Amino acid sequence: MVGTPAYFFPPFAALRALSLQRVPYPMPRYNPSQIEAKWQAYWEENQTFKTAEMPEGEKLYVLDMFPYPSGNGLHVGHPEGYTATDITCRFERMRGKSVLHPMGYDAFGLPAEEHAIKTNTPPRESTEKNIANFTRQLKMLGFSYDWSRSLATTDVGYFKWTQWIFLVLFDTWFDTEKQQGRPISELPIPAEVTAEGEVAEAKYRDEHRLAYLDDALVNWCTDLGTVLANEEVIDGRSERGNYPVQRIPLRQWMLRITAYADRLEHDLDDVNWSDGIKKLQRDWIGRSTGAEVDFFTGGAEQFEDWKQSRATSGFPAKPTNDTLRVYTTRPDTLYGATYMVIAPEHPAVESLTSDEQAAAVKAYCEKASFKSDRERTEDTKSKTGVFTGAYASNPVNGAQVPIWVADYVLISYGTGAIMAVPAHDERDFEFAKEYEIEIIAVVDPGDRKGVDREEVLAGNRCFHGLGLAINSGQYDGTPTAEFKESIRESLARQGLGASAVNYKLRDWLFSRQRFWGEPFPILHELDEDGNATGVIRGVAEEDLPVDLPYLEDYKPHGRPEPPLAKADDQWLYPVIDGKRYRRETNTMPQWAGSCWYYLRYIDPHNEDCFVDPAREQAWMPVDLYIGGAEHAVLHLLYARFWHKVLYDRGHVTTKEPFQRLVNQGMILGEMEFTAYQDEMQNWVGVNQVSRGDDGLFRKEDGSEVQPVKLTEDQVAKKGDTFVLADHAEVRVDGRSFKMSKSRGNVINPDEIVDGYGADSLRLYEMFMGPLTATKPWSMSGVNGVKGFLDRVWRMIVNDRAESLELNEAVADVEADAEALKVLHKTIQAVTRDTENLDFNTAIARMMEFVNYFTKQESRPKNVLQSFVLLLAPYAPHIAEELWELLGAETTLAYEPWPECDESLLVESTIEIPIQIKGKVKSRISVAADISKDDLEQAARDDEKMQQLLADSEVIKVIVVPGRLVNFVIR
RNA sequence: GGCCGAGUGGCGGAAUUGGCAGACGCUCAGGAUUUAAAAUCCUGUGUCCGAUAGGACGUGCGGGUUCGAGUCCCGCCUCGGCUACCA
Repeated sequence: MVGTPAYFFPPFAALRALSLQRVPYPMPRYNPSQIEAKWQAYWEENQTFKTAEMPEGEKLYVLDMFPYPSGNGLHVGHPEGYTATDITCRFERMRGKSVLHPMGYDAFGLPAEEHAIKTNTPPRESTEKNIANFTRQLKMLGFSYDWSRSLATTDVGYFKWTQWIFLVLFDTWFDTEKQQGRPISELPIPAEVTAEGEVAEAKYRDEHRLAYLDDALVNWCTDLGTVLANEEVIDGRSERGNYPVQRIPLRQWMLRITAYADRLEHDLDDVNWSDGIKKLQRDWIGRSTGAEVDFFTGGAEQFEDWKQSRATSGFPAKPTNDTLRVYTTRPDTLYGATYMVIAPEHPAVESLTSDEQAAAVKAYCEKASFKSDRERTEDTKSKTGVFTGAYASNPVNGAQVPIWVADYVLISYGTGAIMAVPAHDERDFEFAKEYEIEIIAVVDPGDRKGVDREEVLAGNRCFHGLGLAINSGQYDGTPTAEFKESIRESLARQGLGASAVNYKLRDWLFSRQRFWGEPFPILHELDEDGNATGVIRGVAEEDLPVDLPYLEDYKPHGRPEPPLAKADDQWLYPVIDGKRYRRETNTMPQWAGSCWYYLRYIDPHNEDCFVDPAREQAWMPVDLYIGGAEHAVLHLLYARFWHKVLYDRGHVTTKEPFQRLVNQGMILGEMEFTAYQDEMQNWVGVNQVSRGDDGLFRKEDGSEVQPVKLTEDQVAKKGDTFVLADHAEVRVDGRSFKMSKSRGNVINPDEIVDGYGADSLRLYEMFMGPLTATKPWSMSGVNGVKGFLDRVWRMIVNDRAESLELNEAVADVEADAEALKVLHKTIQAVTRDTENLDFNTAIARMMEFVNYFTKQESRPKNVLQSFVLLLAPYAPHIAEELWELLGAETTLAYEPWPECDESLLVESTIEIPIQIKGKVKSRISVAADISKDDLEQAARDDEKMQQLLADSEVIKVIVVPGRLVNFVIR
């Protein structure tokens, strides 16, 4: 494959074209398919990118977000981030760093399971097929991964350690005082629990583990007979079949991520991520401070007694039966609470509801159970609710406030109950308006812009800002902030309330009723009758992994129980020390495997340990992590959480896993122009058309119109809009859309590589624009960079020769000063831009280099060699080929990166613009190191300036040496 | 509704700290080469006025700061992404 003959066998089509020419022999033109295959084989044979176990010298860990190996293969979005990291890695290897750059697959997940159900084949089969295809595609792009470290989350040898980490979570409790996860054996157990015996102690421990069982709501679809993942539920109906989905409580594994909420938020300060992503994470964690307050529900006449008893007993840790506990961030508005709301799932619903209201409340709650949290919030316009018939006493003044059930209050946040202050909360205001509940203003906004004070005070408008207290008894006139403090103290003193912190972040629902995921390494103890005793234990480390059982049938069985429950008895009922157990049959969510894969890459084949401690210490943290913004919140938060637990338990040495994070932008489809036509084929402008809920396009009068795709030459630009070229009054919609199968604008990397080569694809994706920007695809842009590589080739290769040989202009000569200046300017710019991930401008600089040297009759060989090294990270295949042609015998992957000699860049004379009132009027050439005064004088002496300044009075002169001269005239 | 990001030629985009707007590429036009085409090479390509020289305008819109604003400040508009009653 290697050697000259390759160039005599261009592809068949090219050969046929050539035969039509009178040229008697094929010429050595740039042929990506041949040189790319050649160098990929070379790298593989020579293990060019195999990374040493331990770094030698400075280390660099560069990580890509690993893909889910779908059946569709790679999308052009994947190579964007992967090329960026590859350039960085190749660049830094040449700068002498020890680079770790691995790749793997996030291979558990729904599509494989769906495929399995449909075809009744094991999901492992299709997964392995897809992985093979992804690997082929990634290799075809020439990425410098150390493939010997590749892994898939579905590898038994990998998920053994995912299970092991789960057991670490299971074995850990969170010490709030120390803000640290500690071994469960160190959990202090209260004396009263100990007194109840061992079972009570075990239960107490289980309640404090970071991995614990709890009843949580799942999406149960009766018609499909299965539990669905959130992403399979759309608008409260199943994605498949469009059946209703109900939320039912089911015993679920939860991970106590909320315990780490503060640290997850705080430690964001220490990482180099964009402010946008940090903010997304902070908002997701959603820390808020306020107070929990108890409202007495035992009747107005008992209220004073209750208050008395609270004054002595203090605020109980758990609310008693005769109280309703709420969480509020605005305890200062307590006097304005005119009703209360509890969530439909609140445990007190039944006990609070009066007989008259029972039927209405029951019906309401049932209806609510069919809606997801998301769906409940969808029809934001009107709020619904139903009165329970009960009242509570406002702790500050004993006022009787009605208690309602409404689904705008969520059971999963705070206490699942609120005090409603319609005057100062938009949602409560809306609800109060709907049900004609009293609105009492208790915050005086004062006179401020955009607030109608009178309306607020009259209860006709809601105001949620800060102000001075009114209608609040002794507190009248107190500023909001101060009021908050003092009432919190007062409530605490009286045992009526306590300061509280809440998070939007919920504990992580970690189990799925699915087959294609990691089994939990958990056993449930059974009694003699085969019933669960409630005692659970982890599988012993030496018994890991718990592999997935073989299942004959993957179809749902109609009970809300996971598919693994259909496994045979041998798998399902292990016996240990004579005791019979039932295995946990839930599986872990897809997120699990991606929570720690970056650690396994460091030591992927270790069978004794999830990662060797010395290697972990040497390689961590990840220095650069690049991936899509769709993982900005969940994946990164989950992975950080696991990492912190591992840190607390001494298994890793860094607090944060990912030091620097960069999100690549989305690649959109090619620009599309659309206009519309009515049934008479008359053109209708885009500004007259709207898209209905049914997806059809209509004119304002309701008549339907058809979208018509236009070609570029049918369209003209008029002002800042597009119009039809021959009907300038018809406006055309010109935009790029997300790539999607249904739109038919998906670009397949295989086809680009076939037509232009991997180097062109890599280069184009980097040349499109800034890495982080959203940018539209353009086929002619791909062709453009291919043209650049063609010019690079011809700059060095004589493509008119009979065989592969250097261009006659390439000579073993000393470069002149100008050639050196061009080279070193290029080195400087490409180095700086590559460091900053400004790949698009680095490529532009290389194009300038080629434009210059293509015109030169004499091209010094050593200058071209340096250039080829600069090109190598971007277009490694052509670079290797040219490097070889220029005389090298081995890969350039570890050649030292060219150094910029700044002394060669010094200009002796520079051109300085001369402005009058900020507008450039002339230019002069001066010595680069000219003094300020001399520069001004030179500007005044300029012939053109003399004319222009002749009749005017110069009132000021701005002179910036090396930059410009600006005359301010009257 | 909230948050984040972005608006620069026909298109993608460039422009260290406020200092020559439009680098580089695409597209298009003209030319060279060719029997012809493709490929290649050369020239031009923001808008308007002008035969040319040259001039005026110009970074979404309206204001402001400055000798000087694509860049900074205030107020809007449009587009994209994320998010969705968190008390």
